[in-house]
Amino acid sequence: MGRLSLYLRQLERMLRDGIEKVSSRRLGEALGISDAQVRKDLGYFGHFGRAGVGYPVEELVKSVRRILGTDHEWPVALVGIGNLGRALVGYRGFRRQGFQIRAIFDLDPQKVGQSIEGICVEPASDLARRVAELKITLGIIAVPAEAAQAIADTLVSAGVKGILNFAPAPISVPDRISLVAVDLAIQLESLSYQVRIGHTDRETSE
Amino acid sequence: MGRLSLYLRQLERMLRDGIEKVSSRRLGEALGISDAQVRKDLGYFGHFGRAGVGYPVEELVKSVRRILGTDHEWPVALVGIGNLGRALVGYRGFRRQGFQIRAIFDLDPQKVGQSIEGICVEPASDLARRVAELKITLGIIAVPAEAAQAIADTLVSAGVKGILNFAPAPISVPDRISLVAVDLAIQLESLSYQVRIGHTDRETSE
DNA sequence: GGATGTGAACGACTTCACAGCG
DNA sequence: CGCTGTGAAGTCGTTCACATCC
Repeated sequence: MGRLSLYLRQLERMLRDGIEKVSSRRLGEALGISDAQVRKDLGYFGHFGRAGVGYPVEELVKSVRRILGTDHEWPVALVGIGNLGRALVGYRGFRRQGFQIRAIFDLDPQKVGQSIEGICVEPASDLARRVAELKITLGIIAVPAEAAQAIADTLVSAGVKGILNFAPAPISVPDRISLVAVDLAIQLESLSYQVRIGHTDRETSE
Repeated sequence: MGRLSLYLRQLERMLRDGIEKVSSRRLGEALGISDAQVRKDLGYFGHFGRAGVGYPVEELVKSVRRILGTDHEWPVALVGIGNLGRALVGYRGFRRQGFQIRAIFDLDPQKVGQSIEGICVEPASDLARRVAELKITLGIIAVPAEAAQAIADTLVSAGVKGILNFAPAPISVPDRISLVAVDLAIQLESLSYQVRIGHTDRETSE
């Protein structure tokens, strides 16, 4: 559930601000979500709150991290070091949530050997071997649309468990592999649609 | 509806491949969507198909573009020219769908004056004036979390109709303004959650 | 009183199934 | 016969409302 990540983000903010307990109402308000929704979402995973008091922020952060799987490190491989790839490597949010980019690959021999944030770019031909070697579990695809499916196949055969696809093309993977696709152009289209319709339902991609 | 953009993407691909007509079944198959769903989605906006034949690809592309609002140009302003901002400027998908980045702004005086893909970076202090001048209707926020709300407020007061927010912080805007938020870290969290659960529902962020 | 957790009511979205057209 | 368009049925997610607990 995408909302859990939003809760976690907000709870971490509250923790930094020294807030010790929070009600479903206040947590929801900060995110534009109803209090009932917040309680249902959290209630699904266990009993974290105390009636009349609310939820203990620090404890809840730990619980939500455990639910989301960000209570431990995830070794990640990035494939494709164009502009978007670079942005992803530099993105602090990944590291903060335990996602460590351990290897970078590119199809272009010109880019191989470059060092990005201290990580050496390796040739895509080594992808399968290296992913297995480094026990990498998640792969991020940031290559052009044409290459996306081939890279996905390689990542799967190398043993990753999940793929985050930024290429603007649908890729298919076996059922046992998790897949999240983010198409940036679609986000803008969705925005232009909303503007045209005037009908503003708030969306978060979670 | 996010799926419309997916249909458009696939239909454009078919058009390039010279396919002239398509059934709801085949369009859906390419995207992992049921045929009934495709018919419902398209049927909501009009009668585009012919029973026994299918949908005319070229005509349908035009219709969907009109529905999504990508049948005309959208002047866009980008605020924040870090790694992500650069990736967005270089992203071909935007231009292809009619989104033209007409101005780039940054808070950092060091970055002002640089030229990115032929566009000169302007100071954020000029944002309000320039957005109105250039009749810009959409704004993309790619600044750090702390600055996001202030930039959003400025964009709104300058008259944009929609905002695409890449900053990892929830921002609030008046009801009449459309808002789409994309938090990259949340996508990875959603992936790690799926991997942990083993439960793979396919997600597309439109 | 203030807040949680949760069944029950509600609504939105999806799939089913089929009449009807080409 | 193939395929669309669409009511009807079904499913999933959200909101309501309240018993319960601090």
